[in-house]
Amino acid sequence: MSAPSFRNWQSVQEEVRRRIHARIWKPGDLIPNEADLALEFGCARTTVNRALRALADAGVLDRRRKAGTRVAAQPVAKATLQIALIKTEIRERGQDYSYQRLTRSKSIPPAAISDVMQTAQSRALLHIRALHLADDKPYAFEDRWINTDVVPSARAEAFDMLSPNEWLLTHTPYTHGEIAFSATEATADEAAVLKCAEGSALFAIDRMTWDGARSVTKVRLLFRPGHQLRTNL
Amino acid sequence: MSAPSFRNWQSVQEEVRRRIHARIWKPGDLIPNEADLALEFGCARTTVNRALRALADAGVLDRRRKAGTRVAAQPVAKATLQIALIKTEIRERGQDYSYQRLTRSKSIPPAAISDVMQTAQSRALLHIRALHLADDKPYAFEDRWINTDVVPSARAEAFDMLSPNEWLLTHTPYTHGEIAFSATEATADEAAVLKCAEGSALFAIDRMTWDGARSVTKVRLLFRPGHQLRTNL
DNA sequence: AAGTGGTCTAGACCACGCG
DNA sequence: GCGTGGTCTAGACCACTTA
Repeated sequence: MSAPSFRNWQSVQEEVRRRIHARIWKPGDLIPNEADLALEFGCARTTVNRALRALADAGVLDRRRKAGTRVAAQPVAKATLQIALIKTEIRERGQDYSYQRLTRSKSIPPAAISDVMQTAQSRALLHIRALHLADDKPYAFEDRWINTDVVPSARAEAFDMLSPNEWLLTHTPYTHGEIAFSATEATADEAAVLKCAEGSALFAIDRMTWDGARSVTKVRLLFRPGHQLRTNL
Repeated sequence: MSAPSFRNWQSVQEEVRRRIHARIWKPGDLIPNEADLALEFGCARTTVNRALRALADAGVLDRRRKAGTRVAAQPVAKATLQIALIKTEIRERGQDYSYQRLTRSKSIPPAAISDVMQTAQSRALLHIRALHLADDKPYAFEDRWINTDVVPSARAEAFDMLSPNEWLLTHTPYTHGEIAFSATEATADEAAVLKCAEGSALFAIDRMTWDGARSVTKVRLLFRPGHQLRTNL
């Protein structure tokens, strides 16, 4: 039972996971280097590297040149959330999706918006408020600002049939963005739109995307009470 | 300007990103295969593969054998959340961290807990309620159940100095887990502990981990009003 | 200074899944 | 069937970091 021989990187990864789980290699421990493991496992170093790199990406290992590879002392739980289109999200739950545009206007945003989007305070942005429904019941309220200097083609869009959520995804490239999750109490307006009690705890997603140094869009999504965002570890 | 020659996978990745951003390759388009790109870029196919694989992982490309590689029609936003220790989280904000155990008992959980943890209804679990503080102000309330059949050594822990959050991370291996984010209204108890108004909107994280088929622990973390979980896209 | 991971290469074989 | 991505190999050089 000396050399079981591991022929692919997944099996090497499994073996390393097994040893960590079995406490053969404990949190904080230095494990053998790639060359030694390759020898032991009977495969090329490249294969070991692939396996260890994947484990490092997953937060299970800490790797540093010269210092070697250690079992992570504090395995950071990395939850990867798939932020899909709301339409897709609802349909995957087996529910009917529908959409209502509430308002559309070109207007000067409040300072809180122009500040974070870093647009001139006097600059008008496209403001859309819309509702996403599941089985004809309010599911999420979308409140969005679009920088038409960056996305001029949005000026021609009514967004009465297609949500900005969806239109922007296929029409607007962005380089980076931020996303934040929080809980907020429903204002009277929001409660009316979502048909819930004023002051209800709502799950909120705030997202802002950039194209280089220019902000493309900022959106706040408010979900009906009880909404959960789930994922696996 | 015909053959700039790309010498590493990052530069290949950048070039592909550039072409997508510049709409040379549009959403849904089929892009050349690896061999052709390797030829064009003047590097080995392995290098192109590495770059394209990374982009597929990031959700920018869709790859299928024989079908080839396409620019993702709906670039799924993948937000990777780093769920660190609360202690670490607070200290990284430059605040003082402190901890208070509120209660510790071995007790029969409500059906809602034994159901999701798949433990026998009559089985007592270790129940800990604790508070995490930032600069001596309530930051998060931890309500945790531990399956002592799976983690017998937890029986000897008082959890009066070290939070279960931290202790479990280094003492208990798990194979997989689930995590859910939601918003909830503070009950009278929760409001008292967090020193906020009853009915406040609280950000909640529910996490459950498993070791194979057996549940290890289930925890609910309730954060003080205004808490945000942020990440980049 | 030296050891470790990071990466590139050229070539090869394989497995999946369209047509 | 066969084209495409997925992966392995052996060897090489490099870059970072720590001792």
